[in-house]
Amino acid sequence: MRAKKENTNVRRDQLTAAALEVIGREGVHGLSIAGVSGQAGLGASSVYRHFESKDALLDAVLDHLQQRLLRNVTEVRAEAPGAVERLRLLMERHACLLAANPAVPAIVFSDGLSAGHPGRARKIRQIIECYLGEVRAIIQEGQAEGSLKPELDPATGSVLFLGALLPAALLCQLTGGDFQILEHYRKAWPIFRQSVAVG
Amino acid sequence: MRAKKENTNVRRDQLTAAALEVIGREGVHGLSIAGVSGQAGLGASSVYRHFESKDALLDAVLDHLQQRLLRNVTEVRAEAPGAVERLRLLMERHACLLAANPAVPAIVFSDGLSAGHPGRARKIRQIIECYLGEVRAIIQEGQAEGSLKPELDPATGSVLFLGALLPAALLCQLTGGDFQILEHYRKAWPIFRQSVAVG
DNA sequence: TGTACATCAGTGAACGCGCGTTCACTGATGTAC
DNA sequence: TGTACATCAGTGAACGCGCGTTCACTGATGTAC
Repeated sequence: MRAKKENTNVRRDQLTAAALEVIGREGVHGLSIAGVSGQAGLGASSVYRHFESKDALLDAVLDHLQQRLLRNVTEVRAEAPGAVERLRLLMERHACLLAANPAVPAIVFSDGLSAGHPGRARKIRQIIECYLGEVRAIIQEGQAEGSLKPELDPATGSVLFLGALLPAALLCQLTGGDFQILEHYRKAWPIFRQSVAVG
Repeated sequence: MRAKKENTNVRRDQLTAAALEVIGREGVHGLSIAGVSGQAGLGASSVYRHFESKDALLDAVLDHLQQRLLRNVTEVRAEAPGAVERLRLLMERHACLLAANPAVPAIVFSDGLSAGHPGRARKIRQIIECYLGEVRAIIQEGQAEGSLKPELDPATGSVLFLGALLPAALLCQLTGGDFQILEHYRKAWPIFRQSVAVG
């Protein structure tokens, strides 16, 4: 059956979202043009009306992901004043994001995306390092205001911040969602807090 | 040119090692029968003299990986008496293992291995949970002997132990080895230690 | 010690499947007059 | 208001490439007698 005609901007968003769903369900390895188009209710060849290639679609997915991650940082900065509370809120939001979008860890962990595609690997690296940079900035601000330990190396702190949730995301992915990321966050945050905050 | 004839047990080991090298260099996605056989100096079809299928080869690789991980635990138990020192040694060895074998994080993070292969996903999950179980046991022993904080949840502690190195391994993989895992370990261990040990 | 034979590892050619991609065509929607 | 036309999104069939796998054959090594 022929799908209803839609504006290409709308379809681009739909296909990007469809790709995220498929990746979340079947992993990056399981992402096929037919799968994505099917998820969006289109035939496989229709995808090429809106994206030049599978690579272009993947690039759009990565852009979407980066915006999503950085939006959390912006919101947290707006909502909380101190560095400690900002870190807590950010970790909580990050846990929610990972729990609600299994595609996120799948993409970050995947080597299928960057395989034989140096530009792609660079993009993923840039997304993570950008995120790490934001966390590092919050840590430095916290040290300046005196709420975080001055002897803490901000770069190491940011990597450990990521590490507080990363294995949980991995376990969640491997167990098909059985491992509860949010519950892990609740237990992990106090421990992380204790190792970076003063007092 | 025809390769020299070799015992199938020897070839199995060679092919498993070759697979680890190829995965370390090109990722799980880049692992092909032709690539593995080439690495071992054989033609592609020769692989089927020693493994029933690509799946069987991958299973052998996973078995090898599990043994490698658990050997670290056994050695650490033999070499250090206290829980804190055991955890430190284990983290150090784990960092060395990750740094020397880029295939390890590639396999753990990969979804290409488990894609459409529930048994494979279960195997990877079992390897990680087994490792986590060993760390948890060390933590519980430490609490019993009074060297680790009694209020620490051992399960959460074991996940955080993994998380102290996991993002470093990920960054190392994404940067093609530029990120120094061992250096990160040296900075991360004191922070982790402080959050789990008493005093 | 020599000979016939069984076993087993190595190989290139060929097969088949999955999947990204192209192409010619369809039909809906908007636009010019 | 009606008509002709341009634009653009959707589609199934077909193509081609990569890659796992099979097969018939080769040749080396070990073994029985």
